[in-house]
Amino acid sequence: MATVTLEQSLDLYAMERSIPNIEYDPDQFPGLIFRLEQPKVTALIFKSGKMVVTGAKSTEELIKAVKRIIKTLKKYGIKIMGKPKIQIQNIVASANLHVNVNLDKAAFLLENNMYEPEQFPGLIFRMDDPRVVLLIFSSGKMVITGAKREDEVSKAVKRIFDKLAELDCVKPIEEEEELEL
Amino acid sequence: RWRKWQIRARIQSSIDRNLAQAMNELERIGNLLNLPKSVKDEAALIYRKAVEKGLVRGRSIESVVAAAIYAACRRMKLARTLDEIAQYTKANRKEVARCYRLLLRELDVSVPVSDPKDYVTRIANLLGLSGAVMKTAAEIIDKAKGSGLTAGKDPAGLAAAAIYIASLLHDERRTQKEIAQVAGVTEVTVRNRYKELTQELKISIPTQ
DNA sequence: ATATTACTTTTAAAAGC
DNA sequence: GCTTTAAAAAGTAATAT
Repeated sequence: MATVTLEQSLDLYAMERSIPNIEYDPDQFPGLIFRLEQPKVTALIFKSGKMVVTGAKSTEELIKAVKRIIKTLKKYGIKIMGKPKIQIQNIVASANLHVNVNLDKAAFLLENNMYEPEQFPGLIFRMDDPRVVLLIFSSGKMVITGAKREDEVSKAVKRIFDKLAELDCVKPIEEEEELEL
Repeated sequence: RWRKWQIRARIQSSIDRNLAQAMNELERIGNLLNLPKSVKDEAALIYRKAVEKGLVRGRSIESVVAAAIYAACRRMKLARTLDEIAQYTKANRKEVARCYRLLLRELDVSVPVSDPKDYVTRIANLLGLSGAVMKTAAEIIDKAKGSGLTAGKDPAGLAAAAIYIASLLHDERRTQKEIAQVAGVTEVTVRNRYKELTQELKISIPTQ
């Protein structure tokens, strides 16, 4: 997820009238919703000229999407000056440790965690360095969120794997199906 | 310093007023849930800590009381779902859950991961099942834990399925519907857990 | 009775209520 | 705090067939 800053104000009403497939209901939300099909992302565009772009799978995809969004705006007669400033605010990733995790044991031994199976099946671990939040599942699969750089994600995965192994919370998976690509 | 004393006294009185109201709520909800005095006392202790840390500001006393009750039940190993507690408040489960997470993060109250066996006891009692059924269900839960079948699963659903299996083995059959209802889960969940437990633990149910 | 679809959790930002 | 957007994980719930 990233924010994009265009150093200018935008007339959302004019955009709503001229651009097709746009959602804009200021009573419901101050941003205009723009969905791009290729790359598939969604942008929330505000009258300040700032936008929020979600759904991009990589930095390259994000940059391409922002260029296309601006190209589309221009195509419909919206004047855009200067180049957009793109800032990645949050990276959400998933990973697979390929081991089973003993969540009961991990919940007891890890420090900043919350494991409430009646509420959610994953153990929520707040890591200090890098500062990310991990949702760890017994299957060994996980979600990493809160990172601003890609290297924080890989560092977090390595750290949690080492920590879980060190605490003896991992067990090899018996039934290995595994892909044959 | 008069000023300092005055401010302190004012804060204390506001805490006192908040506590007085909270204790009434705690008594009301606690009685509706038939909670033993020990659990209500524990909840009161947790709530007092919360007020003293100023965690109730901007939140309804009722939902924080409900969250404290839930935390107390967990600590005392009394099986109660968040929904059962939230139903007696104007707040919904989501709001009470939010307060509960706040208590866990901000207070030094450690809450153990809930044990499906605590739900086994409660479900068996509510359905009037024998101690033998209860014992077998608890054994099934232990085996399930050993086989890693419980991680991430709702303890109430696991307990419901274990009770269902045990009731069949002891010829004290209860329907999945009856069990699901008192456990606070759906029949589909009982059925899914039942299938997994019987298959993975190789439990054969005498066909009748 | 099973198959979809939808919601639970986490994260971040935008402008305004 | 709320509103809106997206995405993944695995479990459960609600609704459809």
